[in-house]
Amino acid sequence: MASVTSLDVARLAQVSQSAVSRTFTPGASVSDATRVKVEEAARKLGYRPNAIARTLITRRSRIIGVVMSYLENQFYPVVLEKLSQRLQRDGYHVLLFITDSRQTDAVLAEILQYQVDGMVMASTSMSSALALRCEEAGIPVVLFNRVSAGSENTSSVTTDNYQGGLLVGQYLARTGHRRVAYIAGLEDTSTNQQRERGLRDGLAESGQKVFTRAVGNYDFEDAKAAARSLFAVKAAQRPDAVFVANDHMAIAVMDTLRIELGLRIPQDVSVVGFDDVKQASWGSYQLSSVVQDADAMIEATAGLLMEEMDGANQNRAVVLPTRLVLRASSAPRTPTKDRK
Amino acid sequence: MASVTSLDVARLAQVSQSAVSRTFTPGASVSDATRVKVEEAARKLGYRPNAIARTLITRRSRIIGVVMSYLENQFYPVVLEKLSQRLQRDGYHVLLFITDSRQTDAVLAEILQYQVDGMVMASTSMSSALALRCEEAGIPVVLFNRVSAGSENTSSVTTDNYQGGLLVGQYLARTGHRRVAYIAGLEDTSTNQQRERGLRDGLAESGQKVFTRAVGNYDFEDAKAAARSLFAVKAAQRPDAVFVANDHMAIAVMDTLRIELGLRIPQDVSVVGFDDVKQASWGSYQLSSVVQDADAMIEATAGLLMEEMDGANQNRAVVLPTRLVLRASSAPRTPTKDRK
DNA sequence: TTGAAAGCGCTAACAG
DNA sequence: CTGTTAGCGCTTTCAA
Repeated sequence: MASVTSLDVARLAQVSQSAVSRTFTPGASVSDATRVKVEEAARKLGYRPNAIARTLITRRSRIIGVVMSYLENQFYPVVLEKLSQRLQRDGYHVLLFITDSRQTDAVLAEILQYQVDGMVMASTSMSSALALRCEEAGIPVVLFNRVSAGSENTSSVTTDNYQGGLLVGQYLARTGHRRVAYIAGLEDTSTNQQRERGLRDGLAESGQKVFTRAVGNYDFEDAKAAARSLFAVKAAQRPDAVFVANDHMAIAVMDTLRIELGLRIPQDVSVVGFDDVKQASWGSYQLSSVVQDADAMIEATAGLLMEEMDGANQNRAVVLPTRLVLRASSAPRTPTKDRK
Repeated sequence: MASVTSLDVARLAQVSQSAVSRTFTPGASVSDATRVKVEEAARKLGYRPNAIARTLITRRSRIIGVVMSYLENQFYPVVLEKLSQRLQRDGYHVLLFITDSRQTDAVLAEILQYQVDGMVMASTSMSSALALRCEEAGIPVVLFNRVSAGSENTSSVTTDNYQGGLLVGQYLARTGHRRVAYIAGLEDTSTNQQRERGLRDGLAESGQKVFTRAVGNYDFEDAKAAARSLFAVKAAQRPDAVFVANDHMAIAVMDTLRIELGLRIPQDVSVVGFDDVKQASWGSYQLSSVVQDADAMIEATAGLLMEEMDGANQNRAVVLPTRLVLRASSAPRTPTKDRK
């Protein structure tokens, strides 16, 4: 309980408090003699430097605020895990905020009080205005998997969502699908908008349009409802493929199609998702999906953050390339009556 | 950027610094007049109290350190999300540490430097010695979903793992299974040991023993290998049921049984898991599982933590009751005809 | 290389 | 209710 201070150590080691500070400061100049004395005294007393006091004077907390909105979609836990480890490697720590869109304002105020050195915002539902306010406060912000709607002066790291959608549209058209449906995520997110736009353009290259469309809001249950609304129609009206805005929803869709509606995948309908989460490769789903390279995204995020914390004020938008992974949930339509 | 201080606000509002402090301290006595003046000045300057400086003097950071080992098992992200929200509700924040067992020592040192008010350890692979060191440092610790191996002077919150295993053993025996296998998690964890002991005792009530056993280490791939080793034998040697130490592995096992080994679930083999994660109820799995009530666990954890932070030093072990949820992955054996 | 002294921004007595 | 005064534990000039 005792809360041993650097002064206690100094006294025991018979040196000044500064000497103690220096031995615990990586690049400081201390003679080996004093360093040894200090280290021994510190060990003896069980001394641990107080990071809070250090922060107060150095004005660097080595804390990064991370804001996320929901961890149910497996993509985000993985990101959080990797991000945390990546930042730990550089001596930073993660102050975590889970929030739905309603509380963001209050949350942000709190996060700022902790003098975070930087922030990562992976919350899809967070208003861009907030990112701005952080920048105003002089705190580097990196938007993860989303871009700033209002202005372009916040750094961001995203997968090329447009390209991902495009690849899906091209692929589905090329493989003979003629009634391609889309199940959207949250309508007001950049990810959803770009994925859909990509799909549309990809299909357009073959003169097709999106056949039908429903909204799943990146939510499991909403996605099921969307699947029902799209597929509970007579066979001729039924899509022969569906691109779902993320894997989390795509899995809900697959379950609904197979179990509730008795459809076979891919024979009756091809399903393609986005993210390539672990579960997409699970045996029961084998979901074709657009890959988001979480490692690369994390690396870019950490890199941007470090640069900005070093003073570089370059607000860059990193857009990572992507690719389509094909699995058993999608297959070419039998070419008999289609051009091929 | 400017870092507005309470002194700046005080000057603008023409009051003392203490007045500013008091208006930002919930239960302090300030007249409405000064409060208004201060609030206006604060707003004008964009002032935010510095939580770090406050921590230094109040010696309460309102930060809780949360240590987890891996978020791949969906149970943990959900816990993290709920825990974070629960603590936020009481004005606490989560400093997150993801760690594998090797780095725990270093990690712990860092966490302590941040003067956390308390800690939650949900890392299954963390040595109990570390929890002890925190207690020594006077920091309340609650072990989540694990118990202290060495000593009993650390609080913990667990599901009744023994009871869970017992229920499964009784159920499988009662429903006519005669060759019940077990796939273990990490052998040295309390969760695994108690679940297995429960299973054994539950089967013993009907004069049965565990038929075969393999180790999955709570790992997806290891679980697949375990399933292969247990089931790639001739039919007469094959288990007619398998209890898997958690759902994360159980899903891997189901995929392996069905796809690699061509077995039908539950006709050829019943599968039961533990945790009742979201995915257990997914249509493709319909996994029978022992429920861990995450909400109750979180509530108990937060409760213990708050009590201990208020000075109560009662090291209690909360053990929550559990129940078995039956889904389509398990079914009674029909005594005569269904022996493939 | 070392120590003395001066704060970082805030809160907590203590008078008034 | 309000202001004054002293620090919280640390780092950092600045001399020595």
